[in-house]
Amino acid sequence: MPKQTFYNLPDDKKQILIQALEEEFSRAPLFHASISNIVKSADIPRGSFYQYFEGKEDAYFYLISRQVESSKKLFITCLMKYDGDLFHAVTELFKQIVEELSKGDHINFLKNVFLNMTHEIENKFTRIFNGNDSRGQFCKMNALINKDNLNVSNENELYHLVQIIGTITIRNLIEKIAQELSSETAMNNFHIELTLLKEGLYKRS
Amino acid sequence: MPKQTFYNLPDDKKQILIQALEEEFSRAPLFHASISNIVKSADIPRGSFYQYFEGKEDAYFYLISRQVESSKKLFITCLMKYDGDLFHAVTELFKQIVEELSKGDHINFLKNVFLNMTHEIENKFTRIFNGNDSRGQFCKMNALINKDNLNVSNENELYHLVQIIGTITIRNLIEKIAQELSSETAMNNFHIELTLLKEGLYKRS
DNA sequence: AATTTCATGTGACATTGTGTCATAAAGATA
DNA sequence: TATCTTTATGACACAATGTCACATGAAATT
Repeated sequence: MPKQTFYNLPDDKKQILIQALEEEFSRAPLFHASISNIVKSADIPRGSFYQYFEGKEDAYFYLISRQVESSKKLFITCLMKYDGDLFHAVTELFKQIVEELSKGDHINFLKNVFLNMTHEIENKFTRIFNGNDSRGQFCKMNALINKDNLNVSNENELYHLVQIIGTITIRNLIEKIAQELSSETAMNNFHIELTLLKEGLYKRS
Repeated sequence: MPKQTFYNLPDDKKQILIQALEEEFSRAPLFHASISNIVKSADIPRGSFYQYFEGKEDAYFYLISRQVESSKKLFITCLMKYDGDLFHAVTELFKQIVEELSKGDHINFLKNVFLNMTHEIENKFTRIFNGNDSRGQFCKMNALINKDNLNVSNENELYHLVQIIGTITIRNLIEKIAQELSSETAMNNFHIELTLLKEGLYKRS
């Protein structure tokens, strides 16, 4: 987490800093990104950076959190729009993110994030689907999901079901980016996998 | 890929080098691992390292490839043992890897690998399930899988089905490591998810 | 045996980046 | 004004990287 000092910053200075972060983390993945570039670009002394953040990762995670927050809101909107239908909601979410990707605003940042996604970061994203923290706060989102059609008999199974959907969704996004698939191809692939998931990988007897 | 020079090395020297690599990549994830430590530990001059490998990642990927190769063999054995039953095979594979993890041989290396798995590395592992390269060489493994019970009507769907299983398997391994789950809990979780996958996330009507 | 050629070995070096720390400036409180 | 707390600053010590000019050695050629 950024230090308090960062949050105390006047808005304009904070914006400049965020801008510089996005610039650098768009240029290179966490591994190769350099604090030196960030401070140069934001035109602040090196020492100041360490007043605001613990280090490179801290700043990186901060940027990601913002992205995740906005996706989470989007997902909740989708869920409500489709009366809690998980599959419709997730399809819509996927579509919107794919569209955002092709717009190419901060596409390079997302590219770097997705192609270098570790477990820690993937978890941040998976929480889009299952609420705030890990298994504890799994309730808010839970309440929005219509369970009538889902093949689950208890909360634990629901948790795993949501994990599965989240994982598959993210992997499909990653493949779209990595293989530079067209939006249509990506949507198609995702649809095939969602259908398999819904109907089951085993033949219905 | 390591350079030819590396492969030309006499076996004993090669082993020492591999040993040093494992040591360093067990100590720290790719990001924090240092070539300096490796050359110190293998007692070779710095310049030599660059004769053998392109750089840090190169050496890292080389180690991972070895791991993947051995898992791939294991998986094929499992597939044959269960007459091509994908779910039995993957359950057995999971169990064996979990056991290997608790033995704690090169557990720290695997920990670092799994907790910092990027798309590129995950793909290497997913290829355990679908053959050598990407979609092209999807045939060898394909031939071993019994499709009678699988809910797929063509090769493309089979490809996606296998992708799904691969992804979920890997995520379950990661969760086991990240949350330090007991072998039993990890197996249980995996079983729940596999069952959901088999039966379908939607209720059968 | 002498010489050339090619593959490999070697470690010093320039460069780049990191995180810290002593000190300065600014702001708040009284 | 004096004092205390928070923030700003950039020089610095340290660590790691990748390269390069040169050394070694082992085969091939004369």
